[in-house]
Amino acid sequence: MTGSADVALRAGVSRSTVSQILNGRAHLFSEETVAKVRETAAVMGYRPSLAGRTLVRGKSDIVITLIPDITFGPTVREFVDLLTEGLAKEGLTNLLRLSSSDDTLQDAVLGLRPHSIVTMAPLRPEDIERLEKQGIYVIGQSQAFQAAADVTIGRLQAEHLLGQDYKRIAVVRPRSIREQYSAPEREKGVLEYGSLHAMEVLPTLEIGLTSDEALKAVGSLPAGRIGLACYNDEVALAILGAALREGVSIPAEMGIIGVDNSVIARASTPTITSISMDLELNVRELVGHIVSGRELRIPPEATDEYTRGFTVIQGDTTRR
Amino acid sequence: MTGSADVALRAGVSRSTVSQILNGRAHLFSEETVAKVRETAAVMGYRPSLAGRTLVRGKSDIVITLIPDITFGPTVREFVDLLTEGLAKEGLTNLLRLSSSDDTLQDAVLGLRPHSIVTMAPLRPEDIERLEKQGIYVIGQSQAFQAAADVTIGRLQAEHLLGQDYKRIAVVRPRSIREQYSAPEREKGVLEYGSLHAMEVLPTLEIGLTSDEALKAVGSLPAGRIGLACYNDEVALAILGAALREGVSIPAEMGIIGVDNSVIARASTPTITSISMDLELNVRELVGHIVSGRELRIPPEATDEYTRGFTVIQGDTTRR
DNA sequence: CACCCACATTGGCACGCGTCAATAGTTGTA
DNA sequence: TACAACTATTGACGCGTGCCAATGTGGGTG
Repeated sequence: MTGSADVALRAGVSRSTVSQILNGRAHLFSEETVAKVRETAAVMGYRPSLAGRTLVRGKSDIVITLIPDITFGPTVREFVDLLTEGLAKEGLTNLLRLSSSDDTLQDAVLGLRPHSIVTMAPLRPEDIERLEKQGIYVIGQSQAFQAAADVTIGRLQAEHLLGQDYKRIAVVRPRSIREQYSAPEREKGVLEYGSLHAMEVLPTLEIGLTSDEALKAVGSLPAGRIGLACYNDEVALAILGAALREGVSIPAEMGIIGVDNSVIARASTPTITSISMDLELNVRELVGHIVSGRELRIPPEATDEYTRGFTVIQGDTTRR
Repeated sequence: MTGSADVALRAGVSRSTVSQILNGRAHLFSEETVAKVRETAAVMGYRPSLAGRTLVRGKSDIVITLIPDITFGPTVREFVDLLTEGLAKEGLTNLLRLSSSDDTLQDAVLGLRPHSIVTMAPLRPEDIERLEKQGIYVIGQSQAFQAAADVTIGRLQAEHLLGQDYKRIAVVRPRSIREQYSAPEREKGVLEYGSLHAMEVLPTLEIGLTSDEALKAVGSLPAGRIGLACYNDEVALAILGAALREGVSIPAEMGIIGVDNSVIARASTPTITSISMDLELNVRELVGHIVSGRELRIPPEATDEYTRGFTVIQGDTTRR
């Protein structure tokens, strides 16, 4: 592997010269030397070892983004893409880590001495404390914030359903463990809004994501117009297909709203009403905080501000 | 940040002792010392700096998995999960890098001196050569292999459709750029099988993933029984929904087969016939090759062997 | 008692890099 | 000529680690 010493040898200068020229001190050297070093480095495909650099600097330029065990849908993907791009502009390298429930996996990454760790899922407070005690800057949705966002989503669903004149509603959530992070909070949001506005909220349905279970769930519902607040678009799709099969008329007898505004919502027929979120807004803010190293602790009273950016996308599965 | 020296000081031993005990040479030391060092390290939350270790070893324990700009669906997610898990058992840390088309992004990762790089998308031969010249072990589907696999998928779709007595078929692919990697090859597989078995293959439909476009596509089809080989389950879902809306009877008048065997295929009603792949098989093999450092170059004549593991999952959208 | 050997532990080097003090070379000033 | 003031470049140190050679420490054997 090419090292700075190799480049120096070939360019006929000292290793120190190479290092300085490639680290923003080129103005100290003659144009001739600078050109020769740059060229040689390029030709040899030299990449400074992050190990050496990290060692001498004490921290790496690496940001680790923890992806929890949730569905990595288009929304999350786009978020991460934007984040990676934004960080790259600041000279930081974003790498992803799929964090299953196993705790030790997260620790494996600490050896990198990452610049900071971004979590897409709320970490337990004790974990955050442990990381920060090690000097790692942890950024991410606090449990409180995540909860607030999910409650907001649930509230929006209920609000939309009521606005479309579904006065009797129910929550539908998947049985899969992967979704257990947010499901209770979203349900809470629906229930709160429902009871606040005198809606009739039926017991929550929990289904496996198969056609059979969806049919059973739909069959278990009482007759009469009803609105279903689904955990995400996949759940909504399952319910929608089953309802159509059972001859339930959509949206007259049954209203369905999902979450994510995914391809599923837009591609199915009828299109599914869903909830989208404004990612760019969040990403821009996030990058700023990472670079500046300022704390990103959302005070409880300000969570409302951060739960903006959620928008109901009207589809054909809900209509007055 | 805690270092091995800190641990040594607190445990009352030399730094060297700490290092050796934590690196598989514990048998050289007394039980008492080993216990004390292990305990102290645990209490202090010591994680050896990867920088130091990499420096002295010349290579890190990090495997970089490049995720191309394709849909990170459940199948890919599961594959990566399994891979991460398998590598962890071998002491390797798997990190993900979302690689957009931008070349420089990949280089950013070279400074890590990764143990190897796994690519989920075929890299250009010159890129592979460049990486290997730097001593990085590149593993991944060669363009040839990926192509072979995709052709196989297409062939399987056509075969299944013919088996279910759809003698007139068409390919449906999404317009999105993200899917352009595999789409042509899958189409090729369908066409080849079709012409080989005297099937009538209609011109390929290209649709955006919206309900409207799907309706238009379905409307453009001639009357009579037809089988549609869809690029993936999302496309299949779009077509299915549109067909049901148009009163096309499924599977009598129209057969639909997707790819991925995703939640979509199982959750929709009717369930969608799809193609699944045996991930664990591939992953186990992959991990073995990474650890052993042996070449994983699939010889052209052996591609067939690697394209096994694809299975048609019968759903309700195709039936004789 | 002298010797050797196994055991338990430590000292010291090298890895590649960024940085800063130190050096050589050149020009300007008194 | 002597000396300062600059410019262009280099030497040397230390970051944290893994590992090998070296050291100390007993206990057993002759």
